[in-house]
Amino acid sequence: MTELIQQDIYPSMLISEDQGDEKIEPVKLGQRLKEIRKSFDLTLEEVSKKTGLARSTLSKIENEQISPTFQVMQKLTSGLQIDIPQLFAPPKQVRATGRRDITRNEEGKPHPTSTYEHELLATQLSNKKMMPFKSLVRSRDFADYSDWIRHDGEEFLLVLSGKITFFSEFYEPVNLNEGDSVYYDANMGHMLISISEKDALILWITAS
Amino acid sequence: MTELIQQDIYPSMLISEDQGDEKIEPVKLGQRLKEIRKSFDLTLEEVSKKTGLARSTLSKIENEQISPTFQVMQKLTSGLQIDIPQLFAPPKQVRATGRRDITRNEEGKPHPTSTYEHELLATQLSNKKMMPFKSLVRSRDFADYSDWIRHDGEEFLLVLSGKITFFSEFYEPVNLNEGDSVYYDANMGHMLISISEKDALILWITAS
DNA sequence: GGAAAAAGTTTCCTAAAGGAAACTTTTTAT
DNA sequence: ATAAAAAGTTTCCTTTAGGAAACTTTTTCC
Repeated sequence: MTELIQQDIYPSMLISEDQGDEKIEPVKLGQRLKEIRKSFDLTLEEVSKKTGLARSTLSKIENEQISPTFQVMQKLTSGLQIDIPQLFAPPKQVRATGRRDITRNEEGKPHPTSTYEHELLATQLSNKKMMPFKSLVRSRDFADYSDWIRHDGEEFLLVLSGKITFFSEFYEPVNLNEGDSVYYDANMGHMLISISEKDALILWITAS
Repeated sequence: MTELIQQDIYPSMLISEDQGDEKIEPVKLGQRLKEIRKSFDLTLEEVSKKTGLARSTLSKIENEQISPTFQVMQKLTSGLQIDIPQLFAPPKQVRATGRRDITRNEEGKPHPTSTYEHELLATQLSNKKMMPFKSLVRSRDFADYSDWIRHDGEEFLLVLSGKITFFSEFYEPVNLNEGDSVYYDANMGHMLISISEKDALILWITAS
C-alpha cells in the first residue's frame, strides 16, 4: 500500500478486486484423501492393503459418493500413518481477515460481579484469541472471595489507575501501582483488592 | 511490530505455539462427545436440535454402539460449534503452572525503533500466549512508514495517554483518545501516529 | 497401434448407520 | 412417596455404507 503514502488514498477510495467467493470450508474429505494418496504415490490397491479397506470403498470415498464412518476413517489414518486433524487441515489457508473493533472509553459492555465492575471490550468480535476488559476492583478485602479465582489460560493485567494488591496461590501478595503490570498463569489461584482511596481500574486480558 | 520481531528476538518476545502434539487417537469418540455435551450442559434433545441428528443416534454414538459417518460428524461439529480436531483431543492436558512476572511502571525492557519506543513487559517469562508491551508513538506522519505493518495474529491496543490516529488497510483512519481501544487482525495492514501534543503512550498486546 | 496389465469406477448385495417411536430410567414437583 | 415430566435407551424399519466382483478407463510394453 505504497499509494497511501505517496498520495492521499484512503481505503474507502479503493475499489476491491473481485477475488471470487471464498467458500466456507465444507471439508472436501474425498478430495483431501486423494491428495494425500497421490502425495505418497500410492494406488487404491496399495491403500487398500495398508488400510484393510476395499478398493471400491476407497474410490467411492474419494469421489464423495459415500460418507465414511468413523471406523473407516480410523483405518485410513492408522493405515496411512497420518493423524486425524491432518485429514481436515488441507490447505492451511492463511486468510487475510480484516476484522477490527473499536471500543471507546467507558463504552464497553458492562458486566458487574460482586467483586468487580467489568467493562468488556471488543465485544463485537467473536472468536478472538484474546479477551480484553477493564475492571474496577471494588473488593477491598480478600474475605470477599470465597475461593481463589482459577481458570484456563494466561492473563495479563495492567493497573490503569489506583493501587491494588495482587494475591496468588504460589506467591506472596504484592502491591501494584499505576502503570505496573503482571503476567500469570490463570489456573494458578489469584484475586485482587483495591488499596487506593478510589477503586482501582485495571486492564485485563485473557488468552487461552 | 514487524520490525520488532525482525530485529532482536528474545525468548520472552515469542508467543508459544499451540502445542499441537496430538498423536493420540481416542478410540473413545463416544465418550469424548459425551464430555463435550456435558461441558455445555446440554441434553441429547438439545444437541439433536442443534445438529439435526436424531436423539437416538446421538445416544448410540455416545455409547459406542455405532460408528458415525463423516457427514454426521460434520453436523456435530458445526452444530456444537467445535472443530474436528477438538473431537479428538480429549484429555485436556492441564499445563503446570504457576508462573508470574511483574513489571513495574517504566521498568520494562526498552526496545526503540524508528517509529516507536517500545517497552517490553513480562520479559522474564518465555513461551507465553500473549506478548504485552507499552509503546510511545513517536511517529507523527504516516510517511514515516515505508509500508503497512502486517504480521500474524491478533492485536489489541489501548491508549494510555495522548491521542493517536489508527490507520488500517480496510478501514478509514480513526482517531483514538485516552481510554479508547481497538482489536484487530494483525495481518491486516496497520500503523499508528501520534496526534496529541505529547507523544501518545499505548498498551499493545499481540497473540497468535 | 493393439494386446495385456494396472488402475479406477460401478453394480449388486449384505451389513451397518440413522431416524421415529416405543420403552425405561432419572429428575422434578406435589 | 407418587405422579408427571424430562432425559436417555432400545426397537424396528428405512436408508446408506462397505466389500466382492464385474465393468470401464488408462497405462505399459511389444
